[in-house]
Amino acid sequence: MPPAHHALDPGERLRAAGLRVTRPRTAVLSALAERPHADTDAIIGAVRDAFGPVSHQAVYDVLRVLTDAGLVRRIQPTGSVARYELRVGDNHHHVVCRSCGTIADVDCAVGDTPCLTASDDRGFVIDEAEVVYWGVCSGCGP
Amino acid sequence: MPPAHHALDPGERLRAAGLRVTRPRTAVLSALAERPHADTDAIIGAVRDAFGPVSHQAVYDVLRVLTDAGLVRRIQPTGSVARYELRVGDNHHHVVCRSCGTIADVDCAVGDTPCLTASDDRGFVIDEAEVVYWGVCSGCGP
DNA sequence: CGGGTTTTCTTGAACAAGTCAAGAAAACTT
DNA sequence: AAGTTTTCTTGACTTGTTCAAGAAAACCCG
Repeated sequence: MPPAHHALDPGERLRAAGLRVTRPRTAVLSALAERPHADTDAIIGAVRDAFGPVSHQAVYDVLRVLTDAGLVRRIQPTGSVARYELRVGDNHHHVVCRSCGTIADVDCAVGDTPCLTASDDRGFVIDEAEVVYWGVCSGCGP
Repeated sequence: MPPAHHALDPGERLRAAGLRVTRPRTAVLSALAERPHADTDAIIGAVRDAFGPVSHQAVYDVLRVLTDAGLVRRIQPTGSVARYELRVGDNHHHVVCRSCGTIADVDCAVGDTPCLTASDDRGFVIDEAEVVYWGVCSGCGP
C-alpha cells in the first residue's frame, strides 16, 4: 500500500508537483509541517535554524512557488501578516482569537467547494467561500 | 416619523455616536456614502476633492475613530489594502473578483450573528463568522 | 460670548512587509 | 561534462500604515 499523500516527505512532494528539489524548499516544507499557520518571519527563522543562512528573499520566492503549485496555502486574516499551512484542498476554515491572534483549524461542516452559496451572487461566478470565525480562545477567555 | 438611522446626515450620525463634528469626519462619511468599499487612498482623494487639502494622517485618524465607534466597518480581503464601508451591524458578506478586485455586498442568508456555527469551536468563544466569496465578476468573466 | 480644556489636525519622519533587479550559484538536460 | 534553465544572494526600493510633537479647532461652562 503506497503512503498517503500527506505522508510524502518534502522531496517526494516537490517532485510529485514537478518542482526542483532544493534545500530551501524542503526546509520550508519541513518548517510548515511543524508549525501550521506560521508567518513568514517564523518560517525564515525555522529554515535558518535547520539549514543555515538563507536570504529572506529566497524564502519569499519559495513560498510563492509552493503556493502557486498548490503545495501550501496562504492565509491572511485581517490585521495579520501572511501565514502559511500545508493543509490544502480539504476546504477547511479557521478560528482566530481576537486577543492573542492564535489560529486553529476547523473542518468545513459541508465538505465540498464552495461550501456555501451566496444568497445573491451579484453576477459573479463563485468558486470558493472563505470563512473566518472570530472569537476568543480558551487561553485568553475567562 | 423619525428618519431611519441610515438616513441621518453625517453630522447627526457623529453626534449620535458622541463624537465631535469636524469637516474631515463629515467628508469621510460622505465619501463613503458615495463609494462603498473605497480604499484609504480613494477616500483621501475624495475628501480632498470635496473639502480641500487634508493630510493623509487626518484621514487615517478619522477612519480609526469612526471604525472604533462602529460608524464604519473596515474590511481587508487577502491581497487587498484596507477598505471601508458604511454598512455596519447588518451582518452582510462580500464577493470579491479575483481578476479586478471589485467587491460587492451579499446579504447574509441566515441573518443573525454569528451566522454560522463552526463544526468544532476548538474551545473558542466565537462571536462572528466572516465570509468572503471568491470568484470572477461579470465584467471580467466570459 | 469668551477663557480654558480637550480633542483633532498638520507636518514630517519612521517602520514593516513585501517586491524588484542583476548577477552568482546550483540543478537539470543531453 | 557542457550548456541551459532555474534558483538564490545581495541590496535597494515601494507601499501602506503608524508614531510624535506642536498648532489649530471644537466643545464646555460660567
